[in-house]
Amino acid sequence: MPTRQQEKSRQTMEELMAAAMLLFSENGFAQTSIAEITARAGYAKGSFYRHWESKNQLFLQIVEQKLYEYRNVRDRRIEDAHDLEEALNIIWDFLESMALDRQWAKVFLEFTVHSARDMELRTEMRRRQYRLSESLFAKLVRRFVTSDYPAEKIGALNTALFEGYMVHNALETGVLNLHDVREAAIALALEKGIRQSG
Amino acid sequence: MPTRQQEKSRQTMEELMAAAMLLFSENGFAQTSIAEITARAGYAKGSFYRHWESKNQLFLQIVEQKLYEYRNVRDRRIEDAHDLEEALNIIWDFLESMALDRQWAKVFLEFTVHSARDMELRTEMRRRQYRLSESLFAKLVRRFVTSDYPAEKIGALNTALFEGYMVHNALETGVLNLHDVREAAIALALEKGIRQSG
DNA sequence: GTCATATTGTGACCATCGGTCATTTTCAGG
DNA sequence: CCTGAAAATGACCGATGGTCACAATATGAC
Repeated sequence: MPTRQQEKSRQTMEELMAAAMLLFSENGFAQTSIAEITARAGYAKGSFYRHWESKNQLFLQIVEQKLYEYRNVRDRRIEDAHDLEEALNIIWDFLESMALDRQWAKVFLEFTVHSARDMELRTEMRRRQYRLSESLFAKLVRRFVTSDYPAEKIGALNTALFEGYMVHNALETGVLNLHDVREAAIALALEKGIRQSG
Repeated sequence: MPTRQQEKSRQTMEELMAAAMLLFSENGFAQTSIAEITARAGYAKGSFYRHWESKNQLFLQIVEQKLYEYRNVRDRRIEDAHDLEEALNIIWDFLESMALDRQWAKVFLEFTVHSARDMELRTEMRRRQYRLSESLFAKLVRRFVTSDYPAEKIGALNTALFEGYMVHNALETGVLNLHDVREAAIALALEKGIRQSG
C-alpha cells in the first residue's frame, strides 16, 4: 500500500499531466514549455523533473494512457471478426477514435514526425505501440488475407492513408473527411487482400 | 547590371544557402541553427538576416529553387496526357522525384507539419505551391475524370497516400517502397475517377 | 513530542535558440 | 585619397529544455 508521501507524489504527477494535456492540445507539443505546464498546475519548474526525465517521456506516458482503453476494445472486438472487411472496420473504428479529436490528432502527428530524428525515441514508441505499426496491423488481419499480397504492406498502405489524412487534417485543407479516407482505405485493402494480385 | 557589391551580396547568399541545404538535409530543419549555417559558410550570425527575415523564409526559398524545374517538367508533360492513367503517372513521376532523396523528403515532411501551427506560413506555402495541393491536383486531372467522384477528393487521396508514405519513410519502417504506393494510389484514383461510384 | 532521515518542492543557473541592432569593416566612385 | 553606402559583425534580448544545491515537509524510531 502507498504511503501518504507516495500518494501526494502521485497526485502532483496527475495535476502536472492534466495541465500538460490541456496545453499540448491547445498549443501543440513544441509550443508548450515545461515552465508553462508546471505554472499551470501551481508548481515550480524543477518539480517536473521529479516525475519525468524529459518532455518526450511525459508525452509518451500521456499517449499510453489515452490509447490504453481504445486498444483493448479494438483487440477484443477483432477476435470476433469473420472476414477482412469486418477486421478492417474494427481497426478503422479505432483509428477514427484517434482522429476525431482534431486537436489531439494534430499533436500526435507532430510528435510522430518529431520522432523521425531520434532513434531512441522511435524505439521507445514502438515498444509502447504508439503507432499502429505495420507488423501489428499485419498480425491483426493476416488470417483473413487470401491473396499473395503481403499483409504487412496492406497494413502499411492503410496506415499511410490514415497518417496522410492526419497531415491533410492538420493543414485544415478540408477536402477530405474521415469517411472518404476510411472507405478508400478499406476498398484498397480488400482489393489487395482478397483478389489475387497480378 | 549588378554592381560589384551586389554581386558580392548575391554570392554570400548563395554560400549561406549551400551551407543551409547541407545542414538541413543532414540534421533537419529544427535541429539546424542559424549560427551553424553562418559558421559553416564562414560568416557571423547577423549576416543571415541581411538575406532572409527568418529561418522559415530561407527554407521556402530553398524549396522553391528545388522544385522549380521539376514542376515545369510536370506541367509541360501533363498537357500531352491522353487519359487519367497517363496524367497520374506524370504526377507520380513528379512526386517520386521529391521522395527519392530520402534526406530531403524527411525535411519536407518536417516543415509541412511544422507549418500546421502557423497560418501565415501555410498561406505563404500555398502561394509558392510548396505542396501539391488538392486544388492544383484537381486542376491537373479534372478533364480526365468521368465519374461523379470529385476531382479534389481524388487529388487529396493521392496526396494523403504520398504524404503518409513520407511519414512511413521518415520513420524508416521500410515495409513500403515507392512503387507499392504509386501503384496503389493510381489504382485507387482510377477506381474513383473512371468507374461510376455508388 | 523530538529529532535524524528521506522525500517532495524550489528557483537560480546553464548553454543554446531565433532574432535585433548599434557598430565596424569593406569598397566603389569622385 | 576621401566619403557615403552597403556588407559584415557579435554583444545582446527573452525564452527554451534541462540541472542542481538547497529549502520545506512528512516519516518513523525513540
